Amino acid sequence: MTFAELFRGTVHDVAAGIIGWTLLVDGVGGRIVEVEAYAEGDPASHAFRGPTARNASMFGPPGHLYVYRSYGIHWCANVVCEQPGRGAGALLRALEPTHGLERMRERRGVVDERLLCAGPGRLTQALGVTGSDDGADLSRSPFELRPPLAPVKVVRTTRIGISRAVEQPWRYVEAGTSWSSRRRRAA
DNA sequence: CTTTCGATGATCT
DNA sequence: GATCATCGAAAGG
Repeated sequence: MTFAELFRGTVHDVAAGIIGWTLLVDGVGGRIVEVEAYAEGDPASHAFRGPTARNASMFGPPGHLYVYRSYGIHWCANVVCEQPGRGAGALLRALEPTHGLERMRERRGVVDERLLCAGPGRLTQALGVTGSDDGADLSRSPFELRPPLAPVKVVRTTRIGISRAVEQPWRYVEAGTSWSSRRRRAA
């Protein structure tokens, strides 16, 4: 599958299909093992109430980033999905670190590999993604998105850390991975 | 092991 | 003024 083919589908197609792809920023990163879909018409989505200054990039072209400040402290990154105007995206929640482990340890200030990219805020810190990357095109340097070499099995659960539409099983995790942000029962 | 809570600031009501 | 798509440290069992 190619980058263009990946982003042809719905936000759920992309969320499921992007699991196992390797995301690199300046050569640092790993395999995507956990994302959450935020769909058009989804009350939990930042895009639910329409375009604003913050969420503008969610309404832009697919395959670009939507980066926002979380709890005034952390950065969280979404991959924009579907056609411009729909406001759909997939929140990057965890990577299996594969490239540039030392660089990630420096940025994170932790030694434990398990804590490098397990969580949306940790992941962006490890990769050096900030608000200045909001709107950036993942198909261009310094970003790289490489497809998996073998088929990946994906399971769905409910999403984490939200208070609305909590019952929707729109969290996508690689089956059997030990690199997800949290363990949670399948939906 | 699990649960609670403070940090910290933009965004929205 | 309230609410956060979080994290990490502290407190409780």
